[in-house]
Amino acid sequence: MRTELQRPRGTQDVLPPESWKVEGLRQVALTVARRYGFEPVETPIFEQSAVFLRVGEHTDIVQHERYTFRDAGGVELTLRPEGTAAVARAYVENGLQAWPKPVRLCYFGPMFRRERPQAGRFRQHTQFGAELYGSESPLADAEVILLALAVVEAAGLADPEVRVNSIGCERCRPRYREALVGYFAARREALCPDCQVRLERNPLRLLDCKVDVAVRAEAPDLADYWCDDCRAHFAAVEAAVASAGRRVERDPHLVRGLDYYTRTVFEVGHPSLGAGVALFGGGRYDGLVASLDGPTVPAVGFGMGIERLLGALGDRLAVTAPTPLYVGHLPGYAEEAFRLAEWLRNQGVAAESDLLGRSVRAQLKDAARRTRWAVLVGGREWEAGQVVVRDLGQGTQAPWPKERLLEWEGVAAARLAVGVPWAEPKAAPDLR
RNA sequence: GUGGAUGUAGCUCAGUUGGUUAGAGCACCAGGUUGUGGCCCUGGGGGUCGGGGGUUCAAGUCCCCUCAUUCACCCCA
Repeated sequence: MRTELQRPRGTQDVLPPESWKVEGLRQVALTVARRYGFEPVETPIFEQSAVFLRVGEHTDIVQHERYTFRDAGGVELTLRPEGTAAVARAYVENGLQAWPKPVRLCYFGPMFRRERPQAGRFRQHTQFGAELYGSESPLADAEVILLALAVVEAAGLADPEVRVNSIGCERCRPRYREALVGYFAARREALCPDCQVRLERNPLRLLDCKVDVAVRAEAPDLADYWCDDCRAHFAAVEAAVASAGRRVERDPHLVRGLDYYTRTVFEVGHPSLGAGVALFGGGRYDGLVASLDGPTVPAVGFGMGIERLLGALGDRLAVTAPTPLYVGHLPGYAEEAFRLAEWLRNQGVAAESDLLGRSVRAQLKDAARRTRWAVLVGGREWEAGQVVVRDLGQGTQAPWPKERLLEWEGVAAARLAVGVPWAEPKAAPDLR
């Protein structure tokens, strides 16, 4: 294999049937999001670098993991490492503050981070995300959390459990940070090397260190420093999520990497992904839009890792590729088969005919690999106004009148199902 | 960015202390059956042994570098 012609490190080629699963998840996500009133938004996969720098100047993601380049005009561009900043930019640029509040947007697409690849982590990955602008109500936080859970559950994951926390607001967080730094600075000698760095650069991160568990156990708790508003907000979020019948648990050590979060942060993990690897994560970011020179607009949102969701689902995702109808031909009838296949497609039926000039034997062998239903064109039956319909699963066949072909069960099965049966709603709990 | 493991055909792998033209199974293509798949039989295509350098009469095998994959840390979806 020529190394310079291999796909870039940390990227993937997604082939059928796996690619159908990604498409299935996209439809699940968008269908469920629509139930919550979220509408899809598309933004470029690259932005001017300033968009991300403005919003995350202290985060690893924009500091060390950016894919940045200059185009021929000298403009510095960055492949988007996350969706929130990009959608917020679009919100400001298109004047969405003039839209009726709240504004609910969602997206599904690739993100780029130059990290060292490992299980569940790629340099290009796909995120489904949702952003809700214009409400500072705890019900907005709850709605977004419920949406994320509903998507995960609709995809087939049972009983996900969210961990939530509040990192306070600009009024209470500085006091907490001070207390935290004081606590850890006094124990600097006992900290792991990573934490000694965190102490300087990102003190909140000290909370979720896996090494210094004993030291952090005694650390000051955010909850003791919340202002009255933050306390009430957090309690209301917890209550609203729980009232919808979802399991929530406060994780006092949960903090998140992007530094635009205010108050609520949350994430959901999964046993198959290992500790600290999130299926989705998000939170409230009331200051983000303003930091992009927009109006002061409160917002909440989340991002969900599609590859991780796929991994957690394993074989449970019941997405199947459409089974086409194979239109085979007897010697001398290739053109008739070609035309019949095209006629069927125009009736909404998925149909394939032989393009390799194969023998009947080879056609059937090929057909059996691809699908379950075949019709054969040619010979006595064709001349008598019939085709031969064959069930490749059963190995049975019979003549069938051409003009009634659409009534055959194999054709019905091959009719392209455009719906998303796997995203049908579950029975709802009683309304109280 | 740090540390470990692994690279032989599309896939899963064999290849003896270094020794001729590098093998198997599955998959793929064709034929056995000029109108019929799955089993079976015959034949075929497909490899610069990840890449480069070195040691040697001789390297898939030993040494060095590099690239990639993978796992963990960091961080995150």
